[in-house]
Amino acid sequence: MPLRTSQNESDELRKLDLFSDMEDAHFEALMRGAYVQNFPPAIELIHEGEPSDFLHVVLEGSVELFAGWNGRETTMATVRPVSTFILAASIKGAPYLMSARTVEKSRIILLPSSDVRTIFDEDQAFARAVVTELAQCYRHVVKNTKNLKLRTSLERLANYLIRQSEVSAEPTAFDLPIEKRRLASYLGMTPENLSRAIKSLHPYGVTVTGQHVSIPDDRDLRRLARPTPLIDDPSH
Amino acid sequence: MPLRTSQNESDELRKLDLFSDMEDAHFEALMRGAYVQNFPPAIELIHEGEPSDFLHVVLEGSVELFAGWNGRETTMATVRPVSTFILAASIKGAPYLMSARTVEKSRIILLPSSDVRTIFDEDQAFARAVVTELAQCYRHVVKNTKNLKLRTSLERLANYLIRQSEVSAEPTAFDLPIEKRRLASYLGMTPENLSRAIKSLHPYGVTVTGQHVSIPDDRDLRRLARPTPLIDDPSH
DNA sequence: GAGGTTAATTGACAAATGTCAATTGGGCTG
DNA sequence: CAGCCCAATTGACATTTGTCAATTAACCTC
Repeated sequence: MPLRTSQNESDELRKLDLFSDMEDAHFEALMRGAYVQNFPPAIELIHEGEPSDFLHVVLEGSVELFAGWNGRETTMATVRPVSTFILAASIKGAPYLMSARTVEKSRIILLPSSDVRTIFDEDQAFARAVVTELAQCYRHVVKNTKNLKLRTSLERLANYLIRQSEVSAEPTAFDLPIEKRRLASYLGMTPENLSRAIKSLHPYGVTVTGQHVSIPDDRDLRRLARPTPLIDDPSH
Repeated sequence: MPLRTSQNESDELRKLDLFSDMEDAHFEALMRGAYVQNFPPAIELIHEGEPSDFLHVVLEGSVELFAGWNGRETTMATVRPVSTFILAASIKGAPYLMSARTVEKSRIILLPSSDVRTIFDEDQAFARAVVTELAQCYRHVVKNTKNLKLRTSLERLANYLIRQSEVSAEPTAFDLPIEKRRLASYLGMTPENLSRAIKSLHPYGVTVTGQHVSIPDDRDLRRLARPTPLIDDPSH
């Protein structure tokens, strides 16, 4: 049963770049139409092709965005708290291009797309935030395309590991944030191929045991991966 | 030597969705800072990584957006008149993620990014148009990613041809709008592979001679390509 | 902690795609 | 229109990636 948002939850939302600068009255108007829902793992929240009725925000847990065609399926992204997803479809009022499912137990806020569009017209700060967010999303997908078209699967894996090591507290030892089969799909390869790619990174000083990754010295790995902000830096 | 925009050129611009609904005063303000320039073929207009000083609009000719990494290069898109490119970088004030070069002799309008950002804050209709355009761009790139990850190169070619036949005046006979080597790169394959892919579409009723494509009956091709609006329809 | 379920790995093989070199073809220029 | 340049094609081969089947490992539940 869907519930109204609590004070605590709307505070979480308010901290997001997307909502932080808008007027109180407008934010409260958005909250009045919002619902919070808890979902078990592996629940399909939205299905590609359906009309986009809600802007979603992940409060807890994690959500996988994926897409299918002709019996095949691929992971497009993993969304972690606290962030929104499918903003573009909500704003345009166009059908979802991606499906979404919970990976683990998750708490999601649903904001009616029509409310989002209304407030967009009334609140300049919100409009600016939406544009910034959309531009960010666009640039992220462009980087992703470059990654896919310019690099081999081994190079994509190498860069993924370097990126993860950079954002982790301990760069020389960290855990993979997602399952290997999902990582494989995200990187555009099969699980079997990922297993072999991991093995072939051993000469470059990478050891993976289960979820745990160890990179005592990343210099060889970096020579292979050749990371560039124009593909690998999300804030660039 | 760059020139101010003529009345004729600014009229062309005004027809674009991005500019059609904004106030006259704001549009004229944009035009005052605008430059028109004519370029010969194969001129690099912008280079990835550079700061984004101008929003570009192609008036005549065509422009290739491409990206490189580690000595490799790939075509990301071809921009034809009349449309803008690199809006996201302009709005964010972030570095270009893609390079751009003229394919043929082209006439380009340059709008200072700072002006675009200023007017964005002052004109609600323009702000809304920017968001719609960005959402459109985002969705286009997402479709492109799905195309790349879910389909083989043969399937991508088959869908490309179906798409071209749909937008051409005569669906059973039309010309390729770009060179084959550029098409190959756009579709994420080598020119050699494209040649072979074209050959292997012969049993599906496709004949390509030079730039000319002939598809007397597209039913077999469609059974192979399985086009879907969620990947192949740009307006969806 | 036993049993069952699913993920991950491995080996053998197949298919897709890329590379290199040589040749053909088309279009431009003097 | 001859000559030149570059795109396109073709063949032979290498590499990358995927598929299938079997096995191992990890994880959960009772």
